[in-house]
Amino acid sequence: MKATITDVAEKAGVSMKTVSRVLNNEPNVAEKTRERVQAVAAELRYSPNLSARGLATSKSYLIALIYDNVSPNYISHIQLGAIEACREAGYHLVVEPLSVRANTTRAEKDKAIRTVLDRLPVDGVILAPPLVDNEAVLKTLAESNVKCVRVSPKVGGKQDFVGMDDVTASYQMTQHLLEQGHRKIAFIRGSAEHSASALREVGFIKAMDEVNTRVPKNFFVEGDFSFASGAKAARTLLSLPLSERPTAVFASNDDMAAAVISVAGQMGVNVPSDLSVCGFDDTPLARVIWPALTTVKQPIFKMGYQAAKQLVKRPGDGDETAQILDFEIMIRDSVAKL
Amino acid sequence: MKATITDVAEKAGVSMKTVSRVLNNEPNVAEKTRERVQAVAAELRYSPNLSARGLATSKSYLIALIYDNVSPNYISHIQLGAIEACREAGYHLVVEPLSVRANTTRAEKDKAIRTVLDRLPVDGVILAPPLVDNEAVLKTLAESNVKCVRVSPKVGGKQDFVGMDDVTASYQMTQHLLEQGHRKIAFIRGSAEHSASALREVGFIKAMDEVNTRVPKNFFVEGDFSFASGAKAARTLLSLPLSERPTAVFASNDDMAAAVISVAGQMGVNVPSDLSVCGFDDTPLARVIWPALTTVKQPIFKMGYQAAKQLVKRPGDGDETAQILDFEIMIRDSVAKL
DNA sequence: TTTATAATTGACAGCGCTGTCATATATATA
DNA sequence: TATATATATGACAGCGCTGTCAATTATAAA
Repeated sequence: MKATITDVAEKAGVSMKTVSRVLNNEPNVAEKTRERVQAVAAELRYSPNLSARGLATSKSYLIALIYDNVSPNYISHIQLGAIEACREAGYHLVVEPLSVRANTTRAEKDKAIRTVLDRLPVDGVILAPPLVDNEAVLKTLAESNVKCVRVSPKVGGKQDFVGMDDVTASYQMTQHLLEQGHRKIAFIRGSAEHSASALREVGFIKAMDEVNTRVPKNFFVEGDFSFASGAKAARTLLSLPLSERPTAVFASNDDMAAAVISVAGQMGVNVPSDLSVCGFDDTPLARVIWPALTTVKQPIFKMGYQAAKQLVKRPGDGDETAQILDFEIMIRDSVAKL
Repeated sequence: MKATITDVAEKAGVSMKTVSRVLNNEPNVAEKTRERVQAVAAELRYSPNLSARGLATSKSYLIALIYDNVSPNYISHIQLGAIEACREAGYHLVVEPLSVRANTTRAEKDKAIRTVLDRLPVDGVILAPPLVDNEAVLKTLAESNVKCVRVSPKVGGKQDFVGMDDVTASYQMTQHLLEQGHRKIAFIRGSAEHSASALREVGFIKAMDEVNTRVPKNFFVEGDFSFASGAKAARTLLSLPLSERPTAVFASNDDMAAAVISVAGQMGVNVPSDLSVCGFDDTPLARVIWPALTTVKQPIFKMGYQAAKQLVKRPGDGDETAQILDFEIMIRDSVAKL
């Protein structure tokens, strides 16, 4: 049978309450008592029952990760990071995708989020993009007043968030292209739903402006972060007469960049000698394709970690409400000197 | 404030217990009463507090997904499937990767699993490969006697599991290669840690035996499911004198298959005209590379769904202990007729 | 109609923990 | 030494729910 706090108390010759104090690192326990209780607890392999504790404290020691429609890779790293922080604080992570299947309706999503909030007294919610900028979700969340940390939101707002500087990252990536001598650079946009899309475009434009290079309108191509949209964009760009074609393509994420490389291959355009390509995210895909993709490495794991950390920390552990984490430009083989 | 069961009881003019009966679909409630209670509950947007319920029933309405080192894509689909089943039954899924970071030690893993089992009175555990064949984990799990469903385990054993027929899938995939006229087929093995690796090899050998084709020893190349290992294997194979080279490569998973295609590209070997390649898993990668990969589609989502379903079902809902789900051979562009 | 039986409902304890507040003990101050 | 103050500990209630069992009401059988 599982040991209870009473078992520990009896065996250690103290009251339940004292055991409770030791377990929760509360002050006002004699050092000797503390040690004895800890020893007994270890011996009995005691660990508190979360339900009971939750009922008493109206907490649950549970953090929810709410997401929707993000790439498995992205979310799994957020998740891993979040779990690490949870573990350190004795919390657990429950995952709550709003769309379980592709055709999830709006109503189902609403219900899903409400259920999470109503049933589990989760102690905090991590909201992943693009949900992070979804007004309806934000509103529901605000009403329920659970603590919430957003990952890569559009605006800082007054809510907590973790993120990275998409503008600067994109700016630096573009600079790299410029340094390699490229001037005819096309940009494949991301999904409008993701706020990062716009930011990445801003960084690109900023860098191009700085070298006084006008980017023709048809060098901005719509995309939605999917491989298919990247392929379509690539076909559009590579169908241009040779003289009007870009020498480099900056895709807003890796999937689209991979698509560009793939389409280029099919059309007999060599990457990187005939066309340089770069992406954004540094998903595993980036190293898996050939040539390996030059891209921006997002601190995804860390974002998850910090987000959860912020939720589980006891009040007074310090409380920055915004955290901008570092990115890194990963230079690999898909960009060549012109 | 959140409504409690008492609120509902008062407003409906019945006792708490009756409300409880309605909520749990227990028998012996008058139809009129049931409807009235349901109406009030809906009106008050009442939903039970999981901690309280958990304390009273010593259940938690939580299912744990325990995994380790699997590809994000694989695990995220298991996860999605499991969540769908959990939702249908009012459960939630907590995810517990044993290795949060790459360098997690054995001791940390042990501790992680023990913590999950001790603290959360999870009502069930879904075990993903390769953990599913890990004796230590299995032992810990057995000691704690939580219900456990394994995904793709080596042996059926007497424990519940869901899986697919790797042997037959691999056999059929090989047959496809044979039908295209290939006889010189190399096989890249998966990680020995995964029981599926051996099964896939068995299927391959079986198909080759049936057409009385001896596979030279050096056509079996070690791999560990990673892209890098696939690339290494590919270089080995493609360094063979032209006459001794395989005309097709069957890689035990998509990552390695992608690596073969990538290396072939670098070495000027055209896929599929000079070399046919096929994989296993049907990860998104399969459609993302060029040429699109011919591979075996695993019913991953469904495995997760069925695994969770088995855990949350009330006793008597029927209880198959083993479920073999269907796979599908996805014929795309990486295999050509010889 | 009366009695036996089934269906429906409720009172109450208690799941394992923590918060509150009272008590006991140690230490510092006068 | 007596008194004030800080430190350490425990008794007890109660978090919101469900299980048990007794009480009530409806229904069937005699």
